[in-house]
Amino acid sequence: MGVTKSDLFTETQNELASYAKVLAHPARIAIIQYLLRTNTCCNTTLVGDLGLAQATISQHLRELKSVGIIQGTVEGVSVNYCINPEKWHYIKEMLSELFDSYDPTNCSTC
Amino acid sequence: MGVTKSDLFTETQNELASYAKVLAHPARIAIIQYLLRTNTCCNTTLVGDLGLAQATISQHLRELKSVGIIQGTVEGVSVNYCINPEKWHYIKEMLSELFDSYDPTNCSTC
DNA sequence: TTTATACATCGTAATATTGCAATATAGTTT
DNA sequence: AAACTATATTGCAATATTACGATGTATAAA
Repeated sequence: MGVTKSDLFTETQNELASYAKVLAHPARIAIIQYLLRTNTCCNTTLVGDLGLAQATISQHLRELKSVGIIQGTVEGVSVNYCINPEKWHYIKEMLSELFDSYDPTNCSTC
Repeated sequence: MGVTKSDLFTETQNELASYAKVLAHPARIAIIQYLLRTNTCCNTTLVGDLGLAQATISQHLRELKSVGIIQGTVEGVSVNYCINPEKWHYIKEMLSELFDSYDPTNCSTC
């Protein structure tokens, strides 16, 4: 159906999935990596850097912004985007909790 | 178009995105969390636990298996799935590298 | 005030994902 | 062999995502 049955899952499961979803596109990974290098960027810069149309970049930026992983500040005509430190840390912690909770020695079958 | 322009991006970017994609659904997070608790599971157990149809669970298991995050061993009639330790560690490292490479003090605009 | 620049939004086409019933496959039991 | 159990696969409908041209909006420069 293309529609996820969110009500079957816990809030944490839906939350984790939504953070993963925003990272689930190479363009958005590229935008984030660009921000990690340069700390700040705007739409036009990314259009030149990534090779996608302006409307497409704008859409990816909106998705990143909608989950709070980046934030934008209007600077005259352009908008400066940068990583949201608190949210970054929060997502990092959630993912760490998931990945650290695995103990390979527990499994006998593999 | 619904089609990602993978050729515009680096191998790492595409790889990271594909790992994120497999985590980008609450059912697959739930399956992983189930495996983290119990170490092993099979299709039928998950059908009872998650409340999705057998075919749907099977499809999610296949996606998790296709990126290598889980592995399945045939055990008579049923298949025992468990986390792939090497791949788990590998994905964990890739995500850590990404998330650890951010230094909030570098940003002046936010 | 006109023109230019930067960005967002709308509309749309192509493709991908989600979910499940129905069916196929394969081992197990009787 | 026939019936049963567990899982995979197929086919399909509903919805979501990706990409971009066209257009709207808002600030800056001329």
